[in-house]
Amino acid sequence: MMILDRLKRRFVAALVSAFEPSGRPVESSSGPQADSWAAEVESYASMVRPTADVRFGDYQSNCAMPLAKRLGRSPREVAQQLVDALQLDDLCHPPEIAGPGFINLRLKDECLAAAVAAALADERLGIEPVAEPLTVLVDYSSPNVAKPMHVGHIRSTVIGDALARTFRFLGHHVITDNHLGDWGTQFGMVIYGFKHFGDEVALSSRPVDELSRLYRLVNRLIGYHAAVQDQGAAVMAAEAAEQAVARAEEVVATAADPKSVKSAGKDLAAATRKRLAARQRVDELGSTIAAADADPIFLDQARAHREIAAAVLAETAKLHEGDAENVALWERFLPYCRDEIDRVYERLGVSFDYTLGESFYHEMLGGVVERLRQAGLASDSEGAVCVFLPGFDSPMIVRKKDGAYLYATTDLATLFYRQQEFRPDEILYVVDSRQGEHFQKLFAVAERLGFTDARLVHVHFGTVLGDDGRPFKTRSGTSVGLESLLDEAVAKALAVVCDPQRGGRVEGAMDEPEQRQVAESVGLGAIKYADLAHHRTSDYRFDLDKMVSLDGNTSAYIQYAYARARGIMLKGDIDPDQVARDQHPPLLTEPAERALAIVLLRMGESLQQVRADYAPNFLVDYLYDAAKAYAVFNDHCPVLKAGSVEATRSRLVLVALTARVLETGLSLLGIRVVPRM
RNA sequence: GCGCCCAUAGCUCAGUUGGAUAGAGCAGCGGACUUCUAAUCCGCAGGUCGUAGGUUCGAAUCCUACUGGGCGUACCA
Repeated sequence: MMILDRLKRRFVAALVSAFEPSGRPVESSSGPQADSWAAEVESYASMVRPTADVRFGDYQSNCAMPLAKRLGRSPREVAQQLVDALQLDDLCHPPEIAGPGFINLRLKDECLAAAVAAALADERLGIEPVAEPLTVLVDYSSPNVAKPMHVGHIRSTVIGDALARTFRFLGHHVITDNHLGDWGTQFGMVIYGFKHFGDEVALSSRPVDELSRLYRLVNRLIGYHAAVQDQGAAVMAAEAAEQAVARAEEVVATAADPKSVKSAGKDLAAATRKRLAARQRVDELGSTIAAADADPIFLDQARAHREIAAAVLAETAKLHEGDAENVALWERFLPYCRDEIDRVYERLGVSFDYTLGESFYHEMLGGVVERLRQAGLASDSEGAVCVFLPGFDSPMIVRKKDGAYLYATTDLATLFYRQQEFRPDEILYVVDSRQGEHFQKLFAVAERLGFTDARLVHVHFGTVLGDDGRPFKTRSGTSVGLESLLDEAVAKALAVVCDPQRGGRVEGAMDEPEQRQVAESVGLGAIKYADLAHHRTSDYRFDLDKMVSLDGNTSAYIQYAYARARGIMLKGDIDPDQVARDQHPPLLTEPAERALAIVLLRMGESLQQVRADYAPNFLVDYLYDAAKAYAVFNDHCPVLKAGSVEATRSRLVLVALTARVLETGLSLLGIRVVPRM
């Protein structure tokens, strides 16, 4: 069992024996009061945590202060009583009480050494599976398949994959489902595009490129017409903003008392910001139109397809109604799209138990609307079928006035299906924060329909930003293709691998296939690691150079630590499995040895944090700590040249466990290791 | 207007149900390669945790107001 859990268990025992009122009648011990005391004990016991500072020992308990308040006694007195009741002799040195009532614990070296040996011998590194496994359905990645994958798909794919792997490792029954956008408006776009601009030959020879060309062309045409239509209003808005600034300036100039000066200044700042936004909008539309004007072929196409936006929606509606031609086209296009994304997933090492896209639920959508009507939730409004919910300004629209369904409808159908098919205890939607309101509505409707068995969680994440702090886009304003990004990262990693400056470091030259393999693992690892290293809810700046720079907190640092550990075992012709089987407790005489040992025993703690917050960055932080501890150990403690057989044997245990911990941890993040780099 | 998220070192970010002197990386400065891999290590410097109140023995963390930013807000997903 993990050390922290063992400590907590001892605290439970001590709390019960030291503080439970003894005179209480037996029959009340199963009543609500006893339950609440039991819950309190759990809560107090859980206040054991790693110390912030090594001077305070290895772990500390902070429960004496709140407990003292609860009992109306002095914290240090309560702490003393708790310490007297604690049975920790086998694990720790005598606890010390410090400050207002902190209880500091220092683990005995023998205990650490035994735990290290046991962890190394254990398939699961001493991390027990959860006592009560849950069925957890993870919905992630979910790209729209008619267009190329772009940088925006990284987060859902990488975070979802890491969560699924981690929860599975913890012993939960995990079901992964890629809810593809394979039935939406983007297919209407491609269908319209193919009917009017399609190239049969290109579709046969390079289907993915052709579909992508059609998507981009139709998208551009729609954007152009929208720009033309919006330009007048945008210019007027910009003029209005201009006047507002002028008025605000006047108010500032004539403001008399300090209070109105301040408020006028605020108004002016706000007006100036609005003016900037309005000008940018005009510029944007202007450059869209200017680009079209400079492109006579495009302009002809645009003139010939003035109603393209409506026509695309009509094609989509026809597809949904079962129009033979459109369905045939969809059936023809879809496999190409699937091949395309499968190639990316294979490269990323991501796989799914199910890939049930939106099209899978199409037949059920009418039933969903009917069910909502019968439940009295849905009503007609402005030609659409809507669910109005208290607390929301806008309704959840489940059927458009043209008869087409929306993703709200599909998401409800998906929820019904999953409930019936998988009986999950938890469903995680690893989706962009911007869809927060959609999920709030979805969950509210689910609750009103009586779907309360599964815990529904929107595992939201922030936006990937460029170095200008705005959503990551190319200079021309389109989103950055995912594959070119991966290629770029791998190329940068390859440059380092092949760097002649460090050619002599690795024993035995790498041949080209090995170099490429290392670069692939390091390059892809860099992108995944950088994403997972940030807390999922924050936006982060995508900086490829930093990710692949290989300095500091990067995947390469962890991978390198692993490779060094492997290198030692390789050099010494050591079989790691044999080291594990020996179950030899290491000597922990050097500070670097002890520090490494204790961090190696803490991976389970980080996994529990990942689980509690659905946040893989806790595991990333942990692995970085572990790799740092190993780097220090590596510098201070020679292994093969330790000077004695005993010392070498002892340190090999730490080296072998380091390699296992880093490899396992990285694998839970979906990052591969290489034996040398 | 309403709703959600955010504000921590020059930059990018962590900070575990409120805990001891707020951490890391990068950038900067100074050291360590006849080495089990220097893709490394050691040291120095850098902070009124947006502002003002409140709750508490204790607040970056919880509450309120304010300031500044991002996103969403009726038929895209």
